[in-house]
Amino acid sequence: METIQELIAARREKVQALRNAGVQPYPYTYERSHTIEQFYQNFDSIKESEQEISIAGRMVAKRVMGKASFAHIQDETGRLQIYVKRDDIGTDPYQQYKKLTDLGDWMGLRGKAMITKTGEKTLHVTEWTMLSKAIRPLPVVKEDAETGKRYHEFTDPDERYRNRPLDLVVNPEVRKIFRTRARVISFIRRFLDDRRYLEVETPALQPLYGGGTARPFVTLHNQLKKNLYLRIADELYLKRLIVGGLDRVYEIAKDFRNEGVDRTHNPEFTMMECYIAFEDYMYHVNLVESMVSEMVKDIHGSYTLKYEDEEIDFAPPWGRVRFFDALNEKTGEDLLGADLQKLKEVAKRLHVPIPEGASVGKMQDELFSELVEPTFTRPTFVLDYPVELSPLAKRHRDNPLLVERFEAYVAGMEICNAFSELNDPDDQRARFEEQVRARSAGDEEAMPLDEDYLEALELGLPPTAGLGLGIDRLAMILTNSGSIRDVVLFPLLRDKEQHSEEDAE
RNA sequence: GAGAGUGUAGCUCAGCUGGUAGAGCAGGGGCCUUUUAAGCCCAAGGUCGUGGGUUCAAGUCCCACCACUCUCACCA
Repeated sequence: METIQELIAARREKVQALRNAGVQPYPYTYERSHTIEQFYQNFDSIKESEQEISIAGRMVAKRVMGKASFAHIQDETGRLQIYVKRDDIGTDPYQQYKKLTDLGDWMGLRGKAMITKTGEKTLHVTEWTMLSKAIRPLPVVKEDAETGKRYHEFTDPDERYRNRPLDLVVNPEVRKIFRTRARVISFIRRFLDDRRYLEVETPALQPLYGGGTARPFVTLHNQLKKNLYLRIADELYLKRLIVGGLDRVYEIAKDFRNEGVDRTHNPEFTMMECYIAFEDYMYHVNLVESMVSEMVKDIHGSYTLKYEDEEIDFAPPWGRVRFFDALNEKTGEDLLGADLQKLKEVAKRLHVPIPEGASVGKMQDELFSELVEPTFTRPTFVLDYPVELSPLAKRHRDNPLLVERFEAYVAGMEICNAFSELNDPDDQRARFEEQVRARSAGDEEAMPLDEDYLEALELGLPPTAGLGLGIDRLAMILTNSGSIRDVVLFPLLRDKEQHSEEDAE
């Protein structure tokens, strides 16, 4: 036996051998009395009472020594050594155990608590049951019991992302990452539910996309013979609900953006958006600050955590800086209201690259992200963005060149975006029209004009604060993950098959 | 999109200035009734990412392509 096909064939023969011996290789249920964690927690009383308990899990290490064997069984809660002896379980069951089980098999084990010579808490098996015979071999990761040093680890990131079940079996820290991600999401739900936000679901398939600046995925509805878009944001639908009088709503959902794939971008990603009537953007500054800081404390037991090489302190209050205050300070100029000419001059002087066909908004964004963003080491709110960058945000009450908008930055990543929602239908129409002009000038990310949404606004959107929070990035920060692929179970990957020449661009 | 790197057995990796592929683990056979990276003995195992090229000879050199990783640029 050698090739993978031969290894699988050998295991199929074991399946047959089990059947021939009257052993079900794929039975229906198994009654387990304890998880492995519970076994350890109650070890003393189980040992004292000499009761038989049962566990179920996957065999991840096997050490046969003639007429007795040790193995390690892994379930979701941990890993336990078992001791199987011929004279305890009988000759036939022992032979079957010894010859017909493999690493990767799911098994149920009944037995009593024992401690080995070397002091390891162990299940002394009286009966074993095959629960599911694995016919494809696992990578074998060996672990030094004392030092915890791991050998022959399954590490190739490509293979890990492509074969996530294997990754989860073999790499315990991966299981932990996804448990933490789940806690992030359930924390947010609880936090918003407690504040009487209503969880709603809006369409992922939309006749017209909107709510962000991004290129969408397009798909075809066969019967309607109509193009539909996968949503790039929930925003416009959620605000329609506020118009309808549901005055606190939120949604946690996948958005889809037809754009590049890299360390911080997956084409589908999870976003939380929430909207509340009768409040403005400052309400959400406070909400984000308390939600995220309490989340960090809840999950890590402390307001500080380590991300890559930085120690990040989430304790409130976070930094607050106004967009133009920060930008003016860095440039030594007053750029509020500056025209394109002036912005380009400043960019040139400070060696900031000037993108082709840059607009005023684009240049402001460029200067800010080049000069100011990298200086945020701790969680920071950036407030009051230029109007050019924010077609759905309400004009600032003190300055019509600005909008009431903020973003929060953590570890150099933008984690949320929020504003006082634009509810003047005529101003909104004018902004949409501006987007349409940008679009025909070649900006493929500019928003289309949404007549149906404008009609909703004409019914009256109360004063509203809105917020979008990137769940994946939050999960990255909370799990100290360098790539979004580490916090998405099944990230989008390119096909591994060879591409023909005409696929190449 | 640009630059750098990686791709060899199921897994982790060697493979020199080109000479026809190696180890450990896993798997097979044997021994072993408290081992823990269990151990000892035996045997087996490879489209060297894909496609071309140079050469008497290519895992190794050249070209193209594919995938992934890192850095940089852009969208959350």
